[in-house]
Amino acid sequence: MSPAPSSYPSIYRVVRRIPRGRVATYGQVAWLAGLPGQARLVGYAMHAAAPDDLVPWHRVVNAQGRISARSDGPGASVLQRLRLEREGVIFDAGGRLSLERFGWAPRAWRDRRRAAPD
DNA sequence: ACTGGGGCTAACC
DNA sequence: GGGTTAGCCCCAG
Repeated sequence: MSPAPSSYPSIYRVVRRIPRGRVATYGQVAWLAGLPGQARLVGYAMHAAAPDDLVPWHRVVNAQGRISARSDGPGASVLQRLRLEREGVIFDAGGRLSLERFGWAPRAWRDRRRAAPD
């Protein structure tokens, strides 16, 4: 078994802060976790997240407001959308949600152009 | 050590 | 709006 990278806990910590009915993008989570530019790592971290980690992985979508396809198959993607809809998130006909409406924007993220998190 | 691909993204065309 | 390219770095063979 490959050992989980030490960056996973910080990623999970950020994802756990996403409120119900809100979503964050992979790149956003990476940035907030102090790992700018490593959106892909977040994808791996979500894949590796166990139920015991209590991580709301379904609240993480890609930068287009869409649910990314899995290598495992469509099962988890469907579950993700159902969970989000259950939290009040609305998808359009194209399977896309409004990041303007449902995107999670904490102050650190809104002010990101000024400085990176320490 | 090397290679091909991945739950991504921004910058291009 | 879509397709391609390059950069990110982790993962499985």
